[in-house]
Amino acid sequence: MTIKAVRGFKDILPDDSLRWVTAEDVARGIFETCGLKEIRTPILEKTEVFARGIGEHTDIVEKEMYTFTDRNGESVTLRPEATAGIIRAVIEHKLYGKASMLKLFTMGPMFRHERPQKGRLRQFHQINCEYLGSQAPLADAEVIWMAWKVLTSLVTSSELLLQINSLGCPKCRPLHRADLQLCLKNLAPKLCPDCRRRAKSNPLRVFDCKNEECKRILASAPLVKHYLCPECSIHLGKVLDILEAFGVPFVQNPYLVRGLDYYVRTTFEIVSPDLGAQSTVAAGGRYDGLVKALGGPDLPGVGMAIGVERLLLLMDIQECRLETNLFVAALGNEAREEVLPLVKELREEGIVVEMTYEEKGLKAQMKQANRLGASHVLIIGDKEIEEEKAVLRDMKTKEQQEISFKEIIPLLKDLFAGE
RNA sequence: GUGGGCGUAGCUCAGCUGGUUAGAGCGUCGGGUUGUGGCCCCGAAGGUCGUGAGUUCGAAUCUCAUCGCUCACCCCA
Repeated sequence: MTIKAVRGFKDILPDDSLRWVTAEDVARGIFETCGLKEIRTPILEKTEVFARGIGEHTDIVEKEMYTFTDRNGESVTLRPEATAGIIRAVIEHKLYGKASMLKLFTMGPMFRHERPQKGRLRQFHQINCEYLGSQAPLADAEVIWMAWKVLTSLVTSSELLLQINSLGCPKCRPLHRADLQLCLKNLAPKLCPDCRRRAKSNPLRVFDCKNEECKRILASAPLVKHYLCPECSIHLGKVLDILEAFGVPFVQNPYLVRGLDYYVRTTFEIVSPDLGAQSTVAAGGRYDGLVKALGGPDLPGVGMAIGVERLLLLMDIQECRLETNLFVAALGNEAREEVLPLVKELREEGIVVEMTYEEKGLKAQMKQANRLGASHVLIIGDKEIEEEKAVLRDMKTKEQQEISFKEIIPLLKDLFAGE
């Protein structure tokens, strides 16, 4: 039996890696134009970072974390999301003192022990950004715009839908929550078992129920948007205005809830119908109390996360491979040795050069050159070495020319200059 | 954690109601051209039929168990 990767952990194979780099580069470029700086925090944190950050009673903390005690007896966990760790780092290094506002991004693996399925892995990757220190609606809008921009830059064939909602703030949310719980208590007998459970643990989640019967019953339940205080209401309005000014299409979804406890006010999700059951490619929102909850100053924040695997699922499948510029076909062991310094020099000039590692006939080497997509082949055998000339073949036109050894470097350098 | 579907060559898959040495296409390697690629022709390598047990004269095929993958529930990026 061959050894396989751990369940839910996937290898990123050579054929895919260029698409990963493309996605990461596009995101990085967009973030940099907005003035964000990259931060890289450890994959492992003390468990309390997440317990306090995400919320003790969330599914993530209760049953999905990779938690274990290390050799010192301390409880540590593989990060299930990025925000809590970043905030821990910001507090630890007092980064908040250095600028009025922190704009950070990161990308890397996250870990959650869930049952794998389409678009869901136990090790998955996110591209995250966090704005710390501003309550301005512009901060929310900019974060949302960046998520939208990254996705639409990479995905063309799929319908992306941006949904937005406001969850209210500590002032207005409790009023809604109380009314909702009261309402759910009355409706409980008619609801599905899942909803009855949610009614107690996380009442807002009942609105996510897919049960048609529950949906009908809950249509009359109180919505957050009717409880928003004037400040929250104005905030949401401004965020939406800015998005409109940015030309980002969106719909409001009064039922949109987030799974993590720390969200307040703005929450958003970008979904695609092409992803199967996990339709969310990117999501985020405002988390004004989080920095304080983790022991830092009372800094407001907004952030978002893009699921990289899900994004790649939506990217148009295209074979990305690095083209070989030149294939050096050396005939015989003497010629092979003779040619090595030349190969090295060409590579130092930035030309992508390949040759065989074993001795092979010319035919086999031509075949390989063709497979590698080399535009030119440089043929060097005993005859060429004797005459200090090489044969350069253009693979497209099939034209061949003899060039003296001395001319090789400048000529090829010139030939591949534009590429 | 619960349920459905699926495990045959590197990849995509055939293999009918059990019947001898398990097949195809693609890919790889070699030959047809002892120094010239794509197309064509020929050939070769490559398989504990996921694993284990059971039924049977005989199992890739039927039964059970187990592992893995996958989709969905739950939840989330």
